[in-house]
Amino acid sequence: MPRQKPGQKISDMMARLSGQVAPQRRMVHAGDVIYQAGERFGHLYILNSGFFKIVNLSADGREQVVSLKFRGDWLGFDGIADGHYVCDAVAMETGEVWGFRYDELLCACAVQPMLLAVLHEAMSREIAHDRDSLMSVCTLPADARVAEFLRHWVESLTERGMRTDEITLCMTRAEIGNYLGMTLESVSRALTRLARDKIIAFARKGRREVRIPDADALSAFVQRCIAPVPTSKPLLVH
Amino acid sequence: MPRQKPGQKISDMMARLSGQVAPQRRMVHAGDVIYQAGERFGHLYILNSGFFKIVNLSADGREQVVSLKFRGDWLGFDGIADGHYVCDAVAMETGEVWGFRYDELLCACAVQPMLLAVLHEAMSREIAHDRDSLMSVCTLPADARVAEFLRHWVESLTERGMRTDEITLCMTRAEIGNYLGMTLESVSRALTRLARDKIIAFARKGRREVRIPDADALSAFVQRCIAPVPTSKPLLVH
DNA sequence: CGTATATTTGATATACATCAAAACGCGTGG
DNA sequence: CCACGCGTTTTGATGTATATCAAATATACG
Repeated sequence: MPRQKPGQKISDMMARLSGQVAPQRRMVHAGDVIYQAGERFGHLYILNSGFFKIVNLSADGREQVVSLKFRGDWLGFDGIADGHYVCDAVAMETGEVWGFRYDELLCACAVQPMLLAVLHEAMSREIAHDRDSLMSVCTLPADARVAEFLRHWVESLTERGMRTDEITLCMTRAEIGNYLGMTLESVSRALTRLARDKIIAFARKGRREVRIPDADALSAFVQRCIAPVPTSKPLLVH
Repeated sequence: MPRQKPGQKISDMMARLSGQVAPQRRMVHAGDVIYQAGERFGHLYILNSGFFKIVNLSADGREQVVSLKFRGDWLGFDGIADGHYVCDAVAMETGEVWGFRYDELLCACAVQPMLLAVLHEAMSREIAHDRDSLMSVCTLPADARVAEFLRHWVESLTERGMRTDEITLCMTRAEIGNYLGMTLESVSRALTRLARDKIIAFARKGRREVRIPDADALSAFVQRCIAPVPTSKPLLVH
């Protein structure tokens, strides 16, 4: 139970930040790329609104959606180490991105240690989140991964004070599948099963709008998937 | 082609660092834990020698090896965000760990910006690496994942100026399988196939010692796995 | 409205997991 | 030093979740 209105923390952070270092504001639309793998690193970005995917690319042409970004999330940390971004950052819907020159940001940190704490917290959170993703992919069956994906989406929206009873997946089944390490068909089937079990419901028009009456039901579904056979057998044992 | 002897960069970094902030040195043995999920965050650590696994834990009891750490790697970034570590850091062999109080480190950074750059580079690299792991697990078949695992291990040793023609996997097949998202049997079979193809060879006693005459052969093997059927069919087409 | 793109759904194939047993290596204590 | 027991690894037989292939249907878009 947050003391403040949900999303307030992010708003505060962004207000403080833009007071400290003048951001370079930029509107983006679905498909726009704010940085690309290989491009010279120089800026970090924060999403003020909208929604991004981060796509990792391998030398041999594989691509992998490795992260999804919402309002208040930072983008571009991957570029610091080698001076070049190693992923593409692609907008999934209309939004606004704030860009900061990394060197300016560091100067500001010297004056305002609070800012450094914010930066480190964001990087730390990203590391922790990436590890959770790996764990999901490695330990959950396909249906549970999809449920977990929706649960996490709802959680992200909640933290930002946004509606969660009806969400819009601005990704194709193929993109979701790529992110979760499965095929688009498996995503489709998983969603169908979730709908059959009344854990989600599709809005009348378009299967990208999903109604989620009860987010806890998603967690329960995940648990059911991994503790799979509470077989009736034990009950038969006297 | 590095201008310096491989491993020199890491040695320099560690020398500079310990000159700046007195580390708390600690010997560890296989099985020792330097921090645990849930424990209050306060320190960051660097491995001076030895080898660690980082294990992520979920509320429902799943565990996932999410990262492997070698000499010069930092441990504990995951704890910054929420003030508590979210993983276990477990030693896999005898080694030495240097601990630094995070607040002291930040003070030192204020004086010595070089240090901050080192810290950020390490966090950035960790983010990039975690994403590569996710990509491997999501896009490579089991055999290729094992080959890629060995290739990365060799690469890590090379960067540190250590021998790579004969490496000792200080992990069980089960641990490797957990890290790579497959069963221990699949790991065993993959290694057997790599040995059959003469890409690796087991040392006489004990199947934990692996000889890798040519690291590039591992990369080639991975590529062969993902471009799987260069079917002879095309050749038959006039 | 018609064409292209997403999505669903079904039939089938397959990579990998699971289950089971044997072989191996390793430490312990006689 | 050898015998024993335990944990690890290998290997084989079988099962299954998910991928693949293939239509049919729905939706968006010009």
